[in-house]
Amino acid sequence: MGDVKREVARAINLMSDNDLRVTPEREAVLEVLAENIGAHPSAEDIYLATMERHPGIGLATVYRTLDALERVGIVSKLELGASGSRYELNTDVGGHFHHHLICIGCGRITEFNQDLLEHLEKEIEDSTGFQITDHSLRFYGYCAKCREAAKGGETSRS
Amino acid sequence: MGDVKREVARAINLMSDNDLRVTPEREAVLEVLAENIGAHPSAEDIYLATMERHPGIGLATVYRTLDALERVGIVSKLELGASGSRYELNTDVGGHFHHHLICIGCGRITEFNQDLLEHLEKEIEDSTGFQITDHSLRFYGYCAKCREAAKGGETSRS
DNA sequence: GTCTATATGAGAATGAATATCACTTTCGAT
DNA sequence: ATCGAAAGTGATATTCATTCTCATATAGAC
Repeated sequence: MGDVKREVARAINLMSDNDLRVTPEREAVLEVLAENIGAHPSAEDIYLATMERHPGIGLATVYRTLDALERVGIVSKLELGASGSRYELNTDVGGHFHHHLICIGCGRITEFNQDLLEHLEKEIEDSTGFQITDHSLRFYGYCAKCREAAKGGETSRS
Repeated sequence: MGDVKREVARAINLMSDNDLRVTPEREAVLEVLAENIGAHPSAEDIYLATMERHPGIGLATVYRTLDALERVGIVSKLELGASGSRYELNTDVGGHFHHHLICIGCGRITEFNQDLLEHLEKEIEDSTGFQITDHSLRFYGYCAKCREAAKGGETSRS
């Protein structure tokens, strides 16, 4: 789902605009990212998927590509302590104001759209002098599936 | 600032309550944590400071202690992708509803108290079926000091 | 096509965090 | 107070994600 070609073309334009060279390796990575929107793949996941499309690509190149794409805003990196980071293509639609719901049962990551933080950021800047350039809001807990799977246990909790 | 002895005593009680053994090593780590509230030290920082109080302690013990203390809620671990995690004693006062302002200039971490998320959590649980057990809200940007130091550059940004 | 800065692949290196294992200590039961 | 099983410790090896190194290859401006 989603227009893979369109997203890749858009990303390639952004690369040129930012003086990043467009190489076959980077295109392959972009295609993988565009085909996996919402999946939040790890660098390893992306590496393995890119291998099928561009055999011989090195893991280091995947990391370098993701890093370069992140620096110019084409991808977002979601840093999860241990267990490595996850990456996602910043789609045209969708905007940047989504936060993550991270299931501590199965590890699945889903998204939640919300703009509420704008107001809070202004309040923080005024009261602390801290100039905010980015934020990260995550919720940890159990997704519907994992709750289902755990049925039979205690349902209420004080 | 802050009552180190009181915080350590409180933490030790919590340890007993949670079947964690109270060892000299753990007490030393707790003292270091209580003396560094607000400093957000890394495991290495804590290790070095604890060494002065309890020479011979191993780095692994510091990690194990921090991990054990986190599991029972005595300390909070702030995971920062690379550059390792930071730790903080959960003080009696202060509560758990503070978020972090992380300066990408100097790395300093400060706090911001806010309760706004309660309402949002309920909304998410109702609309997605995701049962939230914890959350993490961080703001990245430049602290007042770093902004000061950078004076003279561009002030506005589209 | 030429040229030069940039990208790539392979594998070594890094660094935070964890595992291993023999030894020691805590703390409840006696 | 002492005993003993369970838990904790120190030293160090190990893991694993990520980055670095360096020789080679290629993109893209001219």
